[in-house]
Amino acid sequence: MTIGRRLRSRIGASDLDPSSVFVLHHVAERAPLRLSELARCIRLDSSTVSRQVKNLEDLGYLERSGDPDDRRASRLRLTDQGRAVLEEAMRARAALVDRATAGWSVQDRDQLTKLMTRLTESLDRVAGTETR
Amino acid sequence: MTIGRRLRSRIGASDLDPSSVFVLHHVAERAPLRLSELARCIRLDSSTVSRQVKNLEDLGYLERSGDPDDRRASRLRLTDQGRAVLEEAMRARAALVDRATAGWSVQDRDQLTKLMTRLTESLDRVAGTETR
DNA sequence: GGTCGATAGTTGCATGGCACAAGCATCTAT
DNA sequence: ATAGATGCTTGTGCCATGCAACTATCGACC
Repeated sequence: MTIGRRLRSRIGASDLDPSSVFVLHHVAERAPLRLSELARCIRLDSSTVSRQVKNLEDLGYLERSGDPDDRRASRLRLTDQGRAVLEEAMRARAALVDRATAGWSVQDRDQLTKLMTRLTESLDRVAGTETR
Repeated sequence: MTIGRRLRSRIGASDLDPSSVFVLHHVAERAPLRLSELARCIRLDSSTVSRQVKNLEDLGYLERSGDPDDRRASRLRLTDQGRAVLEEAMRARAALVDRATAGWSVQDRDQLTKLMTRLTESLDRVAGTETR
């Protein structure tokens, strides 16, 4: 489980902190989505996410458009710049993993990708049933 | 890579924060070791580790014995209580993963364990060569 | 149509992990 | 013996995070 930490230690490539990359990634996957949805998704308090989003918005990576059906809410999506920054961050991470798995067989790499994806999903499911 | 986060969100079982578990785990693996060694190992500033260790020592989970060869340094090791707490934390985490992988085949689980261990080691190696 | 509880989001506040820098003690090499 | 390196601690500041309080809006019910 220290993998995250190990990766994090060297991701800094795009001078964007890990939490922000994390947020951007989720928005990219599920946009357009509400702030509260995002918060539930990444399991952080909505206040935290609110500040994160504000920051990323100021940086020009994220934009909100009012939800036509609910004037309290807003829809989040990436800007082009945000997409670019995220791409770059992901690329940096991928490069690191690639270097780490340089000597591996293709089968092993594919297996690892497949299994980790599956584990991530499973953990999400467990966490979901867990919390309520 | 969000696996760490996903796990972390539910580990709280032993009311010991994740960072502390992390530290205890490393001490368990490589004891007796110096504070500075530990810091290098987990890639945290020695000041941070100093405070962590002090805290864990106060809690009775860790003990230091003076290094006979170097009066500046100290050797860290777990106390019995520390070992127990760590065990408990690891068990909690394992239980969570077990639940997540409940429907998996034995082969897949073994594979995942093997590959993740290998990835962890590889990342450490890369990070090591990276930094200098 | 108005009232009340639930929900979306923001902001104030406290906490905790972290890094950096300065400092003290000790070690090592010349 | 002196100078620089190393081990550790402490002071300081930063920032992510959670909780609580607040405003605005929604939805349901009378």
